[in-house]
Amino acid sequence: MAHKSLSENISRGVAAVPKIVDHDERRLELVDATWRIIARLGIEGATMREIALEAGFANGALKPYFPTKDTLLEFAFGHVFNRTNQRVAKVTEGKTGLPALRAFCLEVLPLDEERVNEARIVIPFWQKAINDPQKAEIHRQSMEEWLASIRQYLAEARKAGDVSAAVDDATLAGQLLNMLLGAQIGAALAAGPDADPGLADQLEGYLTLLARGEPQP
Amino acid sequence: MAHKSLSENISRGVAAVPKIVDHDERRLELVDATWRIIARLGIEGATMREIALEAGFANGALKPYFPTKDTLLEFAFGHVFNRTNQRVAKVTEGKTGLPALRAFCLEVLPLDEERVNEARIVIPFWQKAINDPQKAEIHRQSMEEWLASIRQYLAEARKAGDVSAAVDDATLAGQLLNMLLGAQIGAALAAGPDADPGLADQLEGYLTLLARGEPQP
DNA sequence: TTTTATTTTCTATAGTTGTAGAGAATAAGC
DNA sequence: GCTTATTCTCTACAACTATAGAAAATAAAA
Repeated sequence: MAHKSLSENISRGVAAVPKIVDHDERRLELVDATWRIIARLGIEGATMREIALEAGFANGALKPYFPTKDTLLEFAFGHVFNRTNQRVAKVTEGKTGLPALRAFCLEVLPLDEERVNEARIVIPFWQKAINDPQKAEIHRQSMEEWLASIRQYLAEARKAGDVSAAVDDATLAGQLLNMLLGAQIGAALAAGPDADPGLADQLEGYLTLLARGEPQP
Repeated sequence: MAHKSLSENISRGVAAVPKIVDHDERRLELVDATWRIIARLGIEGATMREIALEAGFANGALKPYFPTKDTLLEFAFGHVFNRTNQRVAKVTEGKTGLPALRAFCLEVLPLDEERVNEARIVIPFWQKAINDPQKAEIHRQSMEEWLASIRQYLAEARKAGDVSAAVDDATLAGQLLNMLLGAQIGAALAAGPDADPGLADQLEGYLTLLARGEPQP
């Protein structure tokens, strides 16, 4: 009788023999181990045995929490988006317009090691999504939300006078999103922490283009 | 004694028993079959058996031409860049500045089915390159060349007055390259031929931003 | 036709993978 | 200490993989 959710457990009250592990939490632990393995060994090295080992368990221990490998991977991939969105929500909180847009992009760009690792996870995800409609749908939905956010920030920035480009917002949003996605590739394939392609400068430069303003001082 | 090159064969003159297949050409045939398989079944379905079958051969027939699967894949991946660069050279021939830049981008963007299939090949390549320095180097080198081309086109366009953005060319080139790479993701994961994100419009919009000009007529 | 170098097929092998499930280990409540 | 539901370990297995290499097939030259 596996796969009970946290809420189910709690609501059960005083049971004959209470559960010892919180299944929801355990699933997150396993996802974390999966991320570490993918970042370190690549998706090809992410076998059930290796993931279990990384999480501190034996081969078959994942079964009760994820009935199949695909279930585990899909959950793990989905949570990359979740985590990014949580971070984004935090840094954009209370902001609107250009500041919000800048914060959004700075949070999505792979500017530190943690987010470079996320790039090393999302690329295998894309590869799997190419031939897996269910995974492609996860991507599509997230990107749709991101596009909507960007468009809103752009509209606000226009009202504030920070954006006055002669290009419609939907097109700009598409450009920016593609830039953000492309940056993941460069970061994931970069040899070491060297060779920073100046992503922050690219972002500032792009925002400058949107302002269609005069050369800055 | 496999892996003789075409030139070697020809220069051998009248031999006891002339070779029947051109090894170089056969390798290209196999690469083509590999592309088709990856585009149709994904990189996971690209087993030696499946590739051999697609090329019209039995299981072990690839051996004399590619001693190992990795050799085959690396050759196949490298040729995607080759082919793209050949197409790019053709469409930019005689052009400079903004027209050259536009032609370059239009050729790299996944605007038709053939290039969407190439996107479906390059994403698995990126995934493999994450944990394979040799493949990452193929990517790095191609991107360096592309960046150099873009920078040159930008410089020419500036001279011609088509670009007057208050952002340096290296940064602009980085932006544009990332946009082009990001576009591959969207195209490869798009469900059908529907849902075109308006890549051509995005490109034109970006070039408009570079002009920093007034709204077009 | 016979010879001969080349090309291809076919079978075999060693290794790895996801998954299943019996049994041992565990820890809470009596 | 004993019971019991849960959790984990361990072994097993069937499927699939890349690769090796012997043998058959092929086609040009003599």
